[in-house]
Amino acid sequence: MSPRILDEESLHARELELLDTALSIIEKEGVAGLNMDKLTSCVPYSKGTIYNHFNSKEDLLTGICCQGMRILTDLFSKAGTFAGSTRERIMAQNLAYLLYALLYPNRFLLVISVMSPTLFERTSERRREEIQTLETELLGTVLTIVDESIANGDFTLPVHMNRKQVAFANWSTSFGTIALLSNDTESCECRRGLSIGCELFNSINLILDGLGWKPLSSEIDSAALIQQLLSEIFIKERLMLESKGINLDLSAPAVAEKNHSK
Amino acid sequence: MSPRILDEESLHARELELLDTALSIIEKEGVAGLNMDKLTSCVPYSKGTIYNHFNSKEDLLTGICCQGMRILTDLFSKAGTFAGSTRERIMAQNLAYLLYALLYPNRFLLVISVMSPTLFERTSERRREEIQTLETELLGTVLTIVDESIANGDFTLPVHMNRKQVAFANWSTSFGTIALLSNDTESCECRRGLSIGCELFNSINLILDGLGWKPLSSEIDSAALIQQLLSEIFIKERLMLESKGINLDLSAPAVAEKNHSK
DNA sequence: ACCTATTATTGACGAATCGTCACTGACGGA
DNA sequence: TCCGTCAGTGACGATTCGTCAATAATAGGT
Repeated sequence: MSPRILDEESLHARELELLDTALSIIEKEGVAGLNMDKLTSCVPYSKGTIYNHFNSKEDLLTGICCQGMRILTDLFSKAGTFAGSTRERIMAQNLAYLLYALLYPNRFLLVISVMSPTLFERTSERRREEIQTLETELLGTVLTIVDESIANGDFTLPVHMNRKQVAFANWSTSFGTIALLSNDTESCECRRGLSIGCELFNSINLILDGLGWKPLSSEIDSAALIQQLLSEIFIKERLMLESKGINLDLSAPAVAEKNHSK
Repeated sequence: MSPRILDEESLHARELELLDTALSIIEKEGVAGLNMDKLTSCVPYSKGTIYNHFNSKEDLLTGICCQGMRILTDLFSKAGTFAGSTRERIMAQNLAYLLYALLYPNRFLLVISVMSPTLFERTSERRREEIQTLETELLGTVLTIVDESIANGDFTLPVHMNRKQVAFANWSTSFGTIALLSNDTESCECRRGLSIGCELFNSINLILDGLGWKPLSSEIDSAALIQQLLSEIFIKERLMLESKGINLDLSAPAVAEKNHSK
């Protein structure tokens, strides 16, 4: 009267295996090249078993997306540990975002896909909740720094903005920049001459300067800071970048110079 | 020896009809609810004829997206005609973006979908070029104002940024904000309390203040400006908003107050 | 009026892929 | 040894995409 055991542990391991295999297929053949039969054939489980983990192909994609958000949250947390000013730590988090998008481009693009109703509508309730949790956690790592900087007096909350809005302005700006530039920028004439790293830090510096978040960009050497961050807390990520042959390309115009100092 | 006529004019009209019908299906049943057989049955043409216009379902979606970009470009142009300072005109263009996203949410979301490789990879070369052209045109309407403001002395180009980068910083920021908030914000806990219009103008004001683009946000009444724009150049759009029952919701914290004035 | 060359249109069909479900098999008690 | 339960299986039905051989439409030539 006691049937087979269902080991929570190995169940989770299997889900991980499925997600990893699916991602490797995507990396080889693109998102369009992934289908459930192909995944089935790449894995020692049957289709039915796969559908025990994910109730649709879309759910599987969202699952990959969740993994990515966890990676990203870890990177953000690590960025928050940098021993520097709050502004420098915010910059570190944006660098983390950039590194994530460059190191895991497929994961980042998947986030965009998941935003589209087509995908999201067909995602299981469980995983939707997971995304929410992860998003909250992610924004939380930013909020921590915002709070500290307000307490410090590094900047004063604008009259019509609260802490969450400040964190969101930062997030949406970096998201927009990376999203628009993470496709192959060469193929699009109007984006030619724009470099993802360069524009990201430009925009973020503008936002932070606009907030009056000290020290202003005119008072620090952003390019040097980024190099420092790369060699102090993102060592592993820098190596991964190099082994992928990706150049951060911040040598060009890297930061916005605040030259109006009114 | 003379076959049937292929009237360029009516061909274009038919394409328009197909695009409109497809969009209306999407509005009724969501993007997932659109399929080629359904479109065929809603239209007095056969599937083969539809495939003469669009070489895949994805191509059709991109086509709808292009229509939207044309609408958006027109709105941006109209915004550029506002008789005010360059900063006010930039604000007008961002308002145009917001109006577009609110009035044509499906079209805006489609832009996001088209960014994902799945869709874009399966789009015809012809339409990819169309998107590029439209993007260039769109960014051009922003560049015009940037150039004028530089000539005016309304702001000075930061040392490490060129005109294109300034225009792009504006574009990517508004894109990011709208993209992250145009889904139903209520369903996501971490975005609760954020209003799309509010955050958009917050972020843009931060960017423009960061650039030192005069007059600074502390020197103007952004909320009043928006009301003025709505009643002077976006009259039709305001009426459309009202008839859709959408509240712009700028009554809440509408703009960033620049209260650090160092 | 009729024929013909050319092109537009059609919709039935093949191919691909999704997701299900009736069956199989494995396991641990009785 | 038998039985009850549940995880796993993969063939199958259903859906939807995109094609293509057949058909219809047209206008000039005779």
